[in-house]
Amino acid sequence: MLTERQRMILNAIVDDYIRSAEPVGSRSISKRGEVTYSPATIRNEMSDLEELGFLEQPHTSAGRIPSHKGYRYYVDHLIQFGTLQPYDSMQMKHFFAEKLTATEQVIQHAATILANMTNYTSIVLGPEMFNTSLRHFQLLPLTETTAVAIIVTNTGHVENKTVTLPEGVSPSELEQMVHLLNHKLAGVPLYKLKSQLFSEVGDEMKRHVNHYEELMGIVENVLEGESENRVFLSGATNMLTQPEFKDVDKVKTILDLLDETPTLLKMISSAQNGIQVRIGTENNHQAINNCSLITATYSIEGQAVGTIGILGPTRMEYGKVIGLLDFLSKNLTPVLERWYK
Amino acid sequence: MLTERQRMILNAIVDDYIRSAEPVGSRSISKRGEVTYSPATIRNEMSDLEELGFLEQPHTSAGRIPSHKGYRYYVDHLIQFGTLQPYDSMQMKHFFAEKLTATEQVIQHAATILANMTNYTSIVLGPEMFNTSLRHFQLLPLTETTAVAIIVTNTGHVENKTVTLPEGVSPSELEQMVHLLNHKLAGVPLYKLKSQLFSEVGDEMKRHVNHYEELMGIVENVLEGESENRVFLSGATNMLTQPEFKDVDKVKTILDLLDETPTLLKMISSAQNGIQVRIGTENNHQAINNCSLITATYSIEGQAVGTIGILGPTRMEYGKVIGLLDFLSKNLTPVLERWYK
DNA sequence: GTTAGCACTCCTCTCGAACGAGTGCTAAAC
DNA sequence: GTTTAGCACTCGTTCGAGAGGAGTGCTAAC
Repeated sequence: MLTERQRMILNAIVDDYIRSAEPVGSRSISKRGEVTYSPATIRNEMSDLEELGFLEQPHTSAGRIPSHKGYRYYVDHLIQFGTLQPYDSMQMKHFFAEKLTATEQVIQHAATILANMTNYTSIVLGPEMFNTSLRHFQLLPLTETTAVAIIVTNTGHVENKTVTLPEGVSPSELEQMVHLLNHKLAGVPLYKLKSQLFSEVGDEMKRHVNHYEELMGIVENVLEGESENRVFLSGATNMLTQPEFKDVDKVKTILDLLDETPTLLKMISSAQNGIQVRIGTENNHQAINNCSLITATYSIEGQAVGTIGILGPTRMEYGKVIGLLDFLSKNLTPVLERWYK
Repeated sequence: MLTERQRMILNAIVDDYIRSAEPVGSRSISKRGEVTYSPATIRNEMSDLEELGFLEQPHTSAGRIPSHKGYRYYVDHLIQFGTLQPYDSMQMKHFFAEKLTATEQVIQHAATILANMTNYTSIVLGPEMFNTSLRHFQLLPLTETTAVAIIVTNTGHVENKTVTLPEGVSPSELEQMVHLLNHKLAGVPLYKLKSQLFSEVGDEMKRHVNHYEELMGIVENVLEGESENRVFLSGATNMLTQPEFKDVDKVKTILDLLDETPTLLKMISSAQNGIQVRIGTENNHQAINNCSLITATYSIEGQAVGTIGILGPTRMEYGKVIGLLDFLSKNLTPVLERWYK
């Protein structure tokens, strides 16, 4: 619905504002060369764009800044990405050349790299336990009443939890149970584990082991809460370098939000497949109304298993970030498939 | 070397400055009631105290603020602590009433509580592996060339690492090795583990297992790097609420420092037994020249095994923080001894 | 349809005056 | 000798006025 000229002007304003963080005036666009009209013409178009809701004016005699709607249009119709900048490309090469020995290490390292390259904050959701299965379960008694339960997956992820044992369970009973669980459940995908715990193992356990219920409760408990560990955050303090967050109070609400793993988890795990850009209020969190979150899912065997996100001000270098995320998420697949073979 | 009156005045100035974060004038001290002299007298004493290096003057017509030397004197000779504030006392009671199932959980929770109660940042070093011994060692092959190594201590701490196996090691060899290691090393204190690894197990391993050297390397590797996991940080964003850090740049250098686990580890692990206060430059870190770090060690069976630290501006509520740390560190011992019994 | 010109708005920076908090010194009081 | 009242002085802070400037919107000419 916008004319070609309006699109060019909107594009120029967003680009300029992203670089300078200052309201953009008609004259400075005219001088850039891409739009060859005079300031007056551009002013008229800017006025129209403001009426249409794509631009905003901080006050009468200031330049224009993009509105959320303006950013949205920019992201949907105007930016071009594809090839990375030479320097970025080099960094990526280095990253993929490294020999890392564990899935989570790769993911965490990716988060760090991204935060450094973009100077924004990266939030990464580690590989989902989708086609991950139980490799080994173990219960080691520590004292009379406590034991540490350990779960190892076929991808090398280790989960552990100290649990309180019911009174009067004999070591041999425990051993029997662990043996039974391993026998019946090894190789079972994690997401099926809970249901199979009861259907496969339940009956037999009841026969052999006292305290059946308590012990099952413990096993269930260990299977929970393996998701919290999988959110990696990097470059949170980069927020402090953004001019729009030079106000300490604003930045505190953001950093406090970033400290809440559950909220973060909810934010990032609601991402759609592929690349998604959520601008300002689209994030549904008061604290990051002036932020945009760009997410990309990464896949194994065509199945999305995790998400990489970059959080920055709405005035974000969308093109660069989307390009990086696109490249990274696509190239992560073969690396990860090594472990999931 | 200070007269009683000078001590009273210094005490009043530090107290006042800690509360208000504003330079303290002679009149406001006189009005407080504790020091019953007139402003003029107090002014003379303040002038002397400044000459002695205990006070500083931001500019000619401002009040005085304590120098590092002033804080040091205050901490060493003037503050009184002992009983907690009623509210703090209640919080502590709640903390110790909770049933937590793992050592590290207790420590981490303590860090959170402290940060909330003080509104400063807490840095906690988890229990040292001093009289901690090996409970169980395990090596689970994942693929042809990778395996996950797991170490469990008698306190329920679990350490794991994904490792690359040398080519052509048979599963039975691995099993044999693991069995041997467990047989010979279970119950050995962690700090002796590395030496005993070679003295006890070395010879026998050489006879039974090929790839002796590579495998030993792996085991050694897993034993390393279990210290990084043990630093817990809480309330980092509380720094943002301090008026002296309303400058974003200053606070960024501090937050960046707090992100570096190794630096943190060095800082906190150099603490002496008991309570220690390091003021400003005594911390030997440019970034926290305006901060004080108060640390307290906590013990098990008379042996210091970890450190709790509170980092805040030099203008810190020393009395309150020292009181809390003293109380907490002493009362932590019986709780922790449950596991180490 | 495009652009030059111009009045107008409003933010920002700067300067000086008024203000006030606090000092240091002196001289008087205790 | 010690303490204190008094007072001149310093210096940061606040406030308002004025200048400057960036940018707009409108009008009229091209």
